[in-house]
Amino acid sequence: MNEVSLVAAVGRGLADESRVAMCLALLDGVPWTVSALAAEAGVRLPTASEHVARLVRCGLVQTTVSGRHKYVRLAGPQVAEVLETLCGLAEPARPQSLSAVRRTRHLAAARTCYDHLAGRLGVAVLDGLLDAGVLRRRGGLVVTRAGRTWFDELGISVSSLEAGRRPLLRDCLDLTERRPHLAGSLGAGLCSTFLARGWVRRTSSSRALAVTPAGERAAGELLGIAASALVVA
Amino acid sequence: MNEVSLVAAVGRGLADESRVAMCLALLDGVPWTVSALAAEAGVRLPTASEHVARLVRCGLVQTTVSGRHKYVRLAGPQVAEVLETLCGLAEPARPQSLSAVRRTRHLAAARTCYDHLAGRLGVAVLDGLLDAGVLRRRGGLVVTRAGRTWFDELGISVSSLEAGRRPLLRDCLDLTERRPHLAGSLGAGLCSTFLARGWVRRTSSSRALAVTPAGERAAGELLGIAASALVVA
DNA sequence: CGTTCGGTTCGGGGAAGGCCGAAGCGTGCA
DNA sequence: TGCACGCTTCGGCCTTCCCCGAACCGAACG
Repeated sequence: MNEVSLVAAVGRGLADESRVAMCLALLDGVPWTVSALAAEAGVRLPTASEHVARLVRCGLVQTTVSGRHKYVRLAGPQVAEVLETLCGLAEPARPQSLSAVRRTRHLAAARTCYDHLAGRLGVAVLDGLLDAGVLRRRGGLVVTRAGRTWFDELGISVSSLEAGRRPLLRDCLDLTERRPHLAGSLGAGLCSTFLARGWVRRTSSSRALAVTPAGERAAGELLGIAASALVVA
Repeated sequence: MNEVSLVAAVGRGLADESRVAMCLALLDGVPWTVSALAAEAGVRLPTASEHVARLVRCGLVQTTVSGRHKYVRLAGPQVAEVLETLCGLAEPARPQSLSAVRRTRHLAAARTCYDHLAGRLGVAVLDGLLDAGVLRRRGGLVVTRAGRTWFDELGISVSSLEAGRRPLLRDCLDLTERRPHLAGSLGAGLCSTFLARGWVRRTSSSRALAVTPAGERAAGELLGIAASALVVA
């Protein structure tokens, strides 16, 4: 099977709004059940089941069964990157209506995007890292010398992440904020740290993250992020 | 129109092998006529015409008419990036059969990929830049301090490229070599330089680039690339 | 063991899409 | 003016696809 048929297979996978809605939902990095995806996409269970099977067939998602549940997740960081790049095509989109902003903003204070921080928190963190001189824009993002020690103090070794194959830093267009947040292995590491230190925690009901009081303090101290910037508003 | 329907529209655009073949052909950055695309994709002219119209509708390509010809090109660097990322999904692909390698290798000594160098030349240039210490892998590609002066001497100002919004350095999986070559604004700048200095020139018949004798000398002196590495073999 | 429930399979109706030959349309050239 | 040529439009055939209700399967639970 050559390049062409492979890309076309992925294209067919993403050629339907229901399936795209599922994939974009899965971008939060959390496994979803088939029925949750059905609700998300607005279709019945049988339809969703076929869609999932199809997404598996074209390599976009993977599944694991546990009891009578089947959990669906993206097949890997590469797939997440494809989806993010694809969403980036929408960038020159007209701003949403104010009411739509209001509606999504409520859900969008903080969440994960695949394996990194997103939503207002994610965007604020990237802004904070740039303002603090931890990162700098040099035709793409780079870590400054001071930034290395900043991450070290957080227990994140930049040099060991650099050794891996995955890109260290990557812009990822935030779906709700329409501005970039931090992706790549460093973004993932930062997200892990935020979770491990209890600065954010996953909420069971929704896919959103909750910022803890300790998290608000840490955001303020480390990055000068005002707590008010993170409130649901 | 929300994110979902936009991605799905692009997905439908890429949901057909003929259209994907066209888009991948257009990755060389050169405008193609509708009939050339028809031949490339192996369909008749009417079919190709409809495909092009459809690709225009979903924003993947743009067209300009000149006389009785219509020239088709990708809509922009973002589209090229999407296609390259998509091809990257194929990376863990089994190596091609040797005969297939031979066949493509003939076409693949040197060519452009959107706006940067590709083929054996492109891969060799990236390897050379890494070996020479001009670039380094640090969880993604970075320019070394020595590399900045190296590019300066070539008339390429890294710092002015850094000022732009476009990523400076990016890996792009070479479609024939199955190894990365250099993309991003620096890759594009390097390609321009190669063309401007007459180190490579576009061949009218095919989409390939021809490496000139001066180009072979320059490749050897600047990057230690053996001329034998660039021969069609 | 019977019920509940998440998920899959099946059948079928309706819509969309891919392909081509034939015909139509405009540009460029003699 | 007439012809050649690149491209588009039209009509029609066939396939694929999306969706759902109904039926089925198997795990969990009492």
